[in-house]
Amino acid sequence: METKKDTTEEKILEAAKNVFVTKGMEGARMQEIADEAGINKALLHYYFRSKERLFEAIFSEIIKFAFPKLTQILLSDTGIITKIEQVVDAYIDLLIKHPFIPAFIIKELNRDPSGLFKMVVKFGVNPQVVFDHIQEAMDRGEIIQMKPQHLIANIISMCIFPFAARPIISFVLFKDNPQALEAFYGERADVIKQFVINAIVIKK
Amino acid sequence: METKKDTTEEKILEAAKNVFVTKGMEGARMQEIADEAGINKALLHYYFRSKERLFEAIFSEIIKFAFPKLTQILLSDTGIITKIEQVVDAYIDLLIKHPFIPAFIIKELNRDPSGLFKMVVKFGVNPQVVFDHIQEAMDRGEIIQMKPQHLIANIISMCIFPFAARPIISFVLFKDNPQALEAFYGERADVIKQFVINAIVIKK
DNA sequence: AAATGATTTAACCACTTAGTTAAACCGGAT
DNA sequence: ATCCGGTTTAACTAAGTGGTTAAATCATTT
Repeated sequence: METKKDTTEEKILEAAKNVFVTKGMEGARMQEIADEAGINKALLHYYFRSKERLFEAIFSEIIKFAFPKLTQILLSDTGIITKIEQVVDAYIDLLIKHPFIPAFIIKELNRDPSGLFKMVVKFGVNPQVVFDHIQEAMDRGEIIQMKPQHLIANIISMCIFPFAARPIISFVLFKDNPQALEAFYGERADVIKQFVINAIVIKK
Repeated sequence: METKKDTTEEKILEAAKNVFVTKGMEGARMQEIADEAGINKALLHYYFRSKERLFEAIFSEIIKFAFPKLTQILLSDTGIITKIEQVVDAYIDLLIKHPFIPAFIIKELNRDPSGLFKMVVKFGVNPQVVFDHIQEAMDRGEIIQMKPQHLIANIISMCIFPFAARPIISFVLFKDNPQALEAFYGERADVIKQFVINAIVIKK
């Protein structure tokens, strides 16, 4: 690969992502990040003055990732059911590729909720238009009536929680059998979509 | 109240629970625990030799809490739907009273998954009998066919995740309006029960 | 060859943390 | 009165942390 970027800064960011995501802000050690990046601590501070700055860089990158093309999907002019299916597919796909993100975000956001402000605002996520869109589908009789927030919470919960609670799911539900666990995650998208549709679609 | 136990050990445990649950094992400081218990650090170590021991004590207490009368409910001889309703009610009731438990468990279990072993085993939670029970209800045609693990994951996810992700729910779905948030959590049990029943019950 | 920026080395500082220690204190039981 | 376990005080250790510094080295460019 010629396009492979081997610059030191990228090695640092990659290493920092690994360490921060698995250990969290408090558990991460600058020395460990330096080691994992194959450099020394002095150079690490030479690039990112402080642990805080480095963490900010990683955190915003992760958050950017956690809100995928959501707005894009939600603002398209397809029906509500199609949108739900697309959101579930997009989320599960993302989470299978980056299964440690949910636990990381939950951990850091409960430690310091203020970080949410800046990020969400920066991405211009406007939940109200989503609420309205769901409400209209309810008023047209396509789906059952319920607070849009509950519907959203249900869908997002079923997508994210099994990844955040991976150790529990693995041990309690699958006796730490990795094949069974992988299969489980592979089936999640279809299961969730079917489950939600059964729950809310009004058959005519 | 005469029965109020004011023993120093209990004050320590109470203080430690507060600090550990909000700050986590790594973020918690022995000094802060001592302060919150109204004693000094020396006495704290006099009762619990090390931070590790104190944490173990709290962690097992919390885990004990997180598996409520689950087995009790699950092994009763009521129908599957009744059981699901009781489980959801029990869980949401518990979580409203102790909303910080989910984030705490997710944090610590991802930090050190080995802690799960001892606890779950100690409680003799045997998921297989639950799987079998669900499977029988499916075979009798009461509910739709799906892997019991997915059904369990769906229910538990909808119960727990909104508490674990409280800051996100609060900010994104309710603009940090505390009344709206409290109302939301108060409605969860009924919403989840209705949602699950719609999703899986086969109408005759 | 000289200059420049990236990188290493290794020592160092300031600070925090868990945990220890020794002495004194205090209140109730003997 | 004395004994004794719980408790305080206050100082301390030992280890780790983030961060800094100064000098040396190395690779490339000029």
